[in-house]
Amino acid sequence: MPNTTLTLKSAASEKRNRQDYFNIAVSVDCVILGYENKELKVLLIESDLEEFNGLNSLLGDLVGPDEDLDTASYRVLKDRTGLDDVYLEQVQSFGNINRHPSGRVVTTAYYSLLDIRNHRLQLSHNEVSWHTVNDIKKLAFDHKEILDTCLKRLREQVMERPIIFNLLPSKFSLRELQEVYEAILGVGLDRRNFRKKIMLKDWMTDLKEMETDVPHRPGKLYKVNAL
Amino acid sequence: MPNTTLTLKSAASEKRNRQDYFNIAVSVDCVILGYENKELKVLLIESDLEEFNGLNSLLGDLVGPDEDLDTASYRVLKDRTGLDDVYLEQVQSFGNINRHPSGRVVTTAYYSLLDIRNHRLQLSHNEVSWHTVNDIKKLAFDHKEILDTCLKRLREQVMERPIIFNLLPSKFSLRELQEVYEAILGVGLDRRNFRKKIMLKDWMTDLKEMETDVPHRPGKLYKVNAL
DNA sequence: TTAATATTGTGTCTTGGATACACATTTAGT
DNA sequence: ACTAAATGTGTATCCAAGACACAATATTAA
Repeated sequence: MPNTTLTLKSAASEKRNRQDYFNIAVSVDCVILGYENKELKVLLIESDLEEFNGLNSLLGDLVGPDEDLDTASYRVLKDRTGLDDVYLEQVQSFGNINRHPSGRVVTTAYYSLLDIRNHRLQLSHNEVSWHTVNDIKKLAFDHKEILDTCLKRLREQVMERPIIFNLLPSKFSLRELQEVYEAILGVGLDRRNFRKKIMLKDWMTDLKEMETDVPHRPGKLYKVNAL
Repeated sequence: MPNTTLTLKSAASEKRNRQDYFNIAVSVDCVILGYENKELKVLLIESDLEEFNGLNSLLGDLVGPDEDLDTASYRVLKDRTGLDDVYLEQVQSFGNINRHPSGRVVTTAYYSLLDIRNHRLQLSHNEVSWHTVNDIKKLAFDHKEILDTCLKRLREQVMERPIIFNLLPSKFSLRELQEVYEAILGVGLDRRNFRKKIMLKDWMTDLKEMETDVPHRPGKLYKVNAL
């Protein structure tokens, strides 16, 4: 890093020296979401801090000096899931003074959407596991607040932009798609109205294939357009 | 700060020592917006870095070790405008490696809305001044990108939540309100439809007073509900 | 005082999206 | 062949959005 002084001026900066300002660590935390068994799930790891004995936390890491924030969260995702082509979006930063018991850490939260079924294997070698979002009462640090904030953002965006398809396999039926929406939004949806509305958005293409291995009349399969 | 080691585990963190991680500074930048003369304006200061000779930048400062992010942006606002009861909202963080020429600085952007007419005086003692948002082509650092991101967020939120009233005096006419919407959204609005839509939201109360000093038929004055 | 100017305040029609709602069809399983 | 389970489809109603015109009110200037 260059030796140039930082030249922002304020009452606060005049009173403090350079070391004070570089005494804050920067991290990213990823709310990695998947869908399985009609439930929205999030990838968590058991916290290894005594302060949070037994509690789970989101997956995150400190940001290295040569990493962008986005690069750091992609790295976390890659390390934890083996995936590098996953949807990832910055949500908000959390910087309360006492949010980390080991020191001052400002974190930037991302949410990520992936298809659990494609990636179950890569997780088996560590302590990371999927948890049903609705069952989560408490997490380490301020991670419950981060989770809730990310879920709120996801709910706001899920009808606006074609992001939900990241949670599904490349071929899916309208029933599966509707179930994912219902899991995220926490409401039941009318099937006919749902189909009308979703078709209007021009997000999907009819694959002219049918479901197999369902114990009932099979539905048509679709794929997302130009994800 | 306690001496406890940070215990996040990853390929990256194992290779680096503690000092590396605390070699990133954290700042906030405020997009302070006002409305005057049918134009949206933003408060800027001339950059004092040689690299950005002549360019303006947003108002920001490094975050102190004992400050929350929100606290730091309130401080910036208070220092620059003298105000401490201003609407302020976090938008997004920007952390590209080379965004600050003097070192690694991750910044969190906020936007703020205030009534220019109430607060013009406090600015006169420093190099800070108002600039028409639409005229801004280039700013120091990545501040143009930050400005654009904040404006986008503002446009998304302005019909959803009653925040626009922060830009107006406590008594205002529907014409003034519509003009602010038009300035923010960059479009003309039909007067009758606008009134119907805004009245439906139940954000305002009729003060039973009339405009004065207008060279035409005066309109009714309103105030915002429970801001 | 009168006329010109500028802006307020108001209602209807049309269109499109959101919602409520029911039945015949198709496949697998027995 | 019968049952179970889910697919695929259309209409009527409600509500919000958008297009659109005219009379009333205050100021200003002649």
